[in-house]
Amino acid sequence: MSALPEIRVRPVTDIGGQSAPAGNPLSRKEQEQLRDIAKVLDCKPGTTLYSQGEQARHVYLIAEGIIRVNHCEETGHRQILVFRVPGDFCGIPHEGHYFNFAETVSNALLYRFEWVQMQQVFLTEPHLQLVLLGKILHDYRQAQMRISSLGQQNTCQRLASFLLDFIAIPEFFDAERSRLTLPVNRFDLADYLGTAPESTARAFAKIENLGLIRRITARRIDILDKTGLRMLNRTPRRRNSGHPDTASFKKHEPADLKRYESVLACK
Amino acid sequence: MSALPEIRVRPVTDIGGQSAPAGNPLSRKEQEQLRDIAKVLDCKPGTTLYSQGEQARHVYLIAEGIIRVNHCEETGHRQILVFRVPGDFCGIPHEGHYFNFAETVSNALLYRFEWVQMQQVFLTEPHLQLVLLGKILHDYRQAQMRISSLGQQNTCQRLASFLLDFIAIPEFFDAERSRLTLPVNRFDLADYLGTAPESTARAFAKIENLGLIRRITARRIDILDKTGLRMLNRTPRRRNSGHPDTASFKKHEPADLKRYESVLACK
DNA sequence: CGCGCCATTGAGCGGGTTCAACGTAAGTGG
DNA sequence: CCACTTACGTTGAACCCGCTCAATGGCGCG
Repeated sequence: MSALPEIRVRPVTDIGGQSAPAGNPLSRKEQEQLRDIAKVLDCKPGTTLYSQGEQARHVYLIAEGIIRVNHCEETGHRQILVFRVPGDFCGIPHEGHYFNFAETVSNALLYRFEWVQMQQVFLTEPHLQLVLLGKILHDYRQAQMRISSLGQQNTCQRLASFLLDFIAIPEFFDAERSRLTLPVNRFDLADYLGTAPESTARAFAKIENLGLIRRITARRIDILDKTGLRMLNRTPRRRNSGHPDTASFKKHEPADLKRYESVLACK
Repeated sequence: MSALPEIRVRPVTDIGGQSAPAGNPLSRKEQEQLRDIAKVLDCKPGTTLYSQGEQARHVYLIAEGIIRVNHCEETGHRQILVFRVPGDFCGIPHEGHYFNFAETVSNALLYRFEWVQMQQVFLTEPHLQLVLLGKILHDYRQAQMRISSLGQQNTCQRLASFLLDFIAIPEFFDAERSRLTLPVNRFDLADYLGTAPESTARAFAKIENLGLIRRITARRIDILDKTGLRMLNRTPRRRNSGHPDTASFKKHEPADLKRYESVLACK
C-alpha cells in the first residue's frame, strides 16, 4: 500500500480564521491512517459511484478526474449540485443513505473509504475530523452561494459565475493563453445552471457579443475580459428585495465602473 | 450559570446510519462544557446578530425564536438562505469572517459562544464535534435540496415545498386544526423563494384555487390537502434534462395518483 | 470520409417581473 | 373605542426573459 501516491485533500482556508497552509492539510500520520483503510479505484467516464437513496457505506476522495454530483427530483428532473475535482470528498451519507448521484465525467482515480472506519479514525484523530469539517463547511458555503445565484441572478449571470469558478482552478484554465477548457458538455452545464441547454447557448452568445469571451469550440473558451464577467453580476435581476429598514449591504463602488457601462447595461 | 435551562440541540438523524435518539443529542457533560463558555442573549425582533463580511468571533445556538439568515449580492439583492429555529446553530465563520447576515424575525433567546473556545472543547470532546458535524451535514443537505428546488421547480412548487417544510415543525403547525402560522411576511418569503412578493401572492392564490389550502389571514393558513401539496412537485417544470443514457431516477408511481390529476395538471 | 451526437440559432408561447392601484390588517393616539 | 395612519398584501395589465419545438450547423470519432 505504501506505493500509493500521497493522499491529498484540497486545502481550504477555513476553520475560524487560522488560514490553512497552502499545501496538503493532512499530516503524514493522518495520511497513513487513511491509507490503511483506503481502496483505490480507477473509473471510466460515465461510471456511477453511487445512487440516490442507496444504502451508504463508502466515502470517496478524488485523486484525479472530475465527478458530477446531482440530485433528482421526483419528476425525474436532474439538478447538478456541484462538480467535484481532485482533493474533494463525496458520498458522505445522509441518514445512512446516499442523498444524490455521483458519476464520473472523465476518467477518474479515487480513494474509497468505509464511512464507519473513517469515523473510528475521527475519534482518535480529532484534527482529521476538523479537516473534514472544514471541507464540508466550505462545500456548505459554496452551496449557499449557489442558492443565492439561482435565486437572484439571471442565466447570463449564472453562466458568468460558473466561468469565474472554473477560471480559479488551474487544472482548467491556461492563464498564459487565457483559455478555459470546460470539463462538461452543455447538457450538464444546463442542469448545473438550472436552465435548458438552449438557454445556455444563448447566454454564451450574449456574453460573446459583449466581448467578454470568445468561443473557440464548445469546450474551449478564451476569456477576453475577466473583470467584465465579474461586472455582469452587478446588474440586478429584479427591482428590489427586502424591506427598506433591513440591514443591507452597501457596496463601495470602484471608480473604473464606467468602462463597463455596456456590460452593466447588458441589453 | 447553572440556573440556565438545558442546552438543547435540535436532533438530527444522521452520522452514517446510526439514527440519533429523538431527544437531546448532547450529553450532560457536553452541556456543562458548553454552558461554561456560553453567554445568553435576549433579542428583540429585527436585531442583527452579525453582518456579512464582518470579523467572526461568535457562534450562536438558538434557544427560542426564529432567525433569518440571508446573503446579499453585490447588487444589494437579498437571498434568504434559511430560517433558523430553536436548536439550530448559526454564525460559523468562513475564513474568519461571517458569510451572511443573521437577523431575528421574532423575539429570540440565544446562546453565544466564542468560536475559538468551542474549538478547544472539540479537541477534548470529539463526540461534541461529531454532533456539530451532523448538524452541518444536515444543513448542507437542506441547502442542496434548495438548489434543486430553485433550479428545477416553479414558484408554486417552491411555495408548496416551503409550506411542507414548516408543517413538519410543531411550533408552527397546529395539527389539530391543520392550521399553519407563518413566522415571516411576504417580503421575506419572496426573498426565500427567489421571486417577487407579487409572484408569491399569485402562487398562494393558485394553490388556494386548487383547494389545497385556505388563507385565513396572510400569516394563518389552513392546510386542506397535504398530499396534494406533495403531488404538486410531481409536475416537471421543464421538458427534460440530462442525457438519455444517464442513470436516472425511476420513481414507482403510487396507485392513487389519479385523485390528484387536477393538481398535477396545475393549469 | 461520413456518420452521429452535440451545439447553436430561430420562432412562438407561457410564466414571472414590473409598475400601478386597490384592499386589508395592525398599531397609534386622540 | 374609534378614526387615523401606515405598512403590508393582493390583484390587474403589459412586457420580457427563458422554455419549448424545430431545423440547421459543426465537431469528434470510428
